[in-house]
Amino acid sequence: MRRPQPTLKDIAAELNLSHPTVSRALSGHASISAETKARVREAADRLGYVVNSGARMLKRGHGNVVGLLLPDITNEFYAAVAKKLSDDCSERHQQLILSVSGDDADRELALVRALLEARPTAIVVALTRKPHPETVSLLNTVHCVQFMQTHPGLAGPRVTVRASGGARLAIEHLLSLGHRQIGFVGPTLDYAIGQARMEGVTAAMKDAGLAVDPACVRLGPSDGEFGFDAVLELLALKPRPTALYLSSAPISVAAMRALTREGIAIPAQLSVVVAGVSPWYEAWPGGLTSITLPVRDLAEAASRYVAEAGDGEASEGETVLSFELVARGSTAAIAGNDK
Amino acid sequence: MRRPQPTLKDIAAELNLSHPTVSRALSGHASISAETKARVREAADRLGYVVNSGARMLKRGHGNVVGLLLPDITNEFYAAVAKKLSDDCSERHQQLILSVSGDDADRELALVRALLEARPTAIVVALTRKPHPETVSLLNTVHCVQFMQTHPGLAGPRVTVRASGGARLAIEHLLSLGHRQIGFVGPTLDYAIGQARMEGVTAAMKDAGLAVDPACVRLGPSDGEFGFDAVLELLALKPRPTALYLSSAPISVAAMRALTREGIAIPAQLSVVVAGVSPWYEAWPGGLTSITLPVRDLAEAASRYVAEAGDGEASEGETVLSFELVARGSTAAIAGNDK
DNA sequence: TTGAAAGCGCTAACAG
DNA sequence: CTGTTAGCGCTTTCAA
Repeated sequence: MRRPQPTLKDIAAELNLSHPTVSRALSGHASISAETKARVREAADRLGYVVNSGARMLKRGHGNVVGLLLPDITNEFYAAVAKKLSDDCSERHQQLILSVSGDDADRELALVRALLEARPTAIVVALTRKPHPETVSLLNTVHCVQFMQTHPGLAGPRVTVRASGGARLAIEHLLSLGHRQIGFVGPTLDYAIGQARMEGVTAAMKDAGLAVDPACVRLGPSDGEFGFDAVLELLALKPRPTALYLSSAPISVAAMRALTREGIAIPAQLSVVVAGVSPWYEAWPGGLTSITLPVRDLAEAASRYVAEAGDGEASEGETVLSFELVARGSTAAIAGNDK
Repeated sequence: MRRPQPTLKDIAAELNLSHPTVSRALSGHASISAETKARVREAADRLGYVVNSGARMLKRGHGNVVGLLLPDITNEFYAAVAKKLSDDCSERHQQLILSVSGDDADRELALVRALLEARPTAIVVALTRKPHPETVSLLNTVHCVQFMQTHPGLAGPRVTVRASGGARLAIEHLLSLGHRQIGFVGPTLDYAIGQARMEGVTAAMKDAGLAVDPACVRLGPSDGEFGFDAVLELLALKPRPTALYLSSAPISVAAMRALTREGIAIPAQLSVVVAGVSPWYEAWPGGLTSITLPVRDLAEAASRYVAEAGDGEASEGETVLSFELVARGSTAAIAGNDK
């Protein structure tokens, strides 16, 4: 136990064959007698033989591997993507290497470099805000599927969402319920997605003949701490917003925590639109109205591009999907103010 | 772009050096002039050189890779583990290969086999209920860290929880609040962890001089559909349970969805203890009392064993951690029945 | 149907 | 300080 794995030569020696013959037998080559194949298979199973992917890769020139680089595997959205990709990879007998950047550009560069060592057939990457130029040029040497975030200098297929669309849906929904003082907590403008979202908010307000009150807007890192504080700040505003649009998943959880702590009744005192795909949105008392990404479709699109890359087709497609609004119980017409 | 990656020889040719010299320069070998090192480094960066991990592995005899085999990356608990492991791996300049078994033994075998192709320094695996014997014998050929689930035939370090402990904590908590009719929804006895948990429930009841009412127990797969139906069944019972202990995360979400749909007031009509580590437990109105795993500690223990395996220390340790009860607002003394 | 030989990219041992 | 040589395990010619 724990001794070096057997090699083709070990099997060959066992059976008085040459190792190429063993190799061919195991890969089902036509010109090997059925009897030899059976003997080889038996010996391989008995000895616990498993091919050495490194050696195979050296011959083939590329690894049988897909890289996945995400900012946060703890985020349910990314977890769902990882699941789909992992499933599809194992169907194609490929390996999935998972790297988590934590939204740090330095780390991202190191991870991309490491990923490239495995000579992946493709890399699916959700870039950080401001990737290093070297990260981009390294990624340009492989089939790279850009996920959510895109970079102008990066070639290859892209899977994105109409980023402003979600914001527009949320704001229009709240406006239609009579809300005017709408708080918005979202990611910074450093992200392309943050910019687009802010634009969506502004545009939706403008279409209704309204301007965005800067005091009602809180932009920052897409994490819990920021979201919690931002919501408390918005609650302290006078007049207090009658509705909140929370535009990322971590911010949404943190915000609900803040609202619970402050004892705010939802939707009686405050309407709330959250973001993301958590099963908790449906479980929440009354349900939480949410702007959700079509996770399944996004993951499928990415996976499809990965498969194409494996086939050698250097696809350059772009898949753009749309957010959806799922109206649940956390949004209601503004109280005592029928419009 | 997208042409084959440069090799050591390419760099060597570029600089009129031999490729071993280039190799030594890049790995910071002592006996290489500072000037040569600089020239090599420059050329390597310029050409976008990245070592070929397959070739390196062939020399070293093992891959610089850690395998992680989980039943479900979508589960926040496992996601947290994956995150920790991914972080630690990248610090050690190792790769993390993620495989998701979906709790299917056939798939698990295929994935283990595939994982072994990369000659990992260690594999962290949360086994399925009934792994194939071949899976176990394959895993015995590498450093294997058993996570949560253990198998008697598998050597190597183990990281587990006192499985009955969580159940005991939950039941004792509910008993102390005066509840007697306690519903229990948990994983089947096929899992070692399911058995231990059932034992914990029984033992805690027995200590209080009570017997478990079989009608109040629902065991099944640890997924949403089952949890949802099980809770509805328990609610239909007469007399209806006054408290519920939900012993897995997916079951917990589904149960809360069912309770929300039925309009049950918590904790007024029903006390509830959920399981897992979701940030939503704190965000939930009033908070959800939960039995949580010490995720961080579990992940750290696993990661430590992985590091030891990398150092060649064939550790055989066992880390057993305990569940914790976090009392929040979803459990209360039984209504109109002060004891 | 099988064997012999070569080479993928890298590192380590040994010369110079 | 640097070059030469060899070999890791595998697949793929080519030859028998």
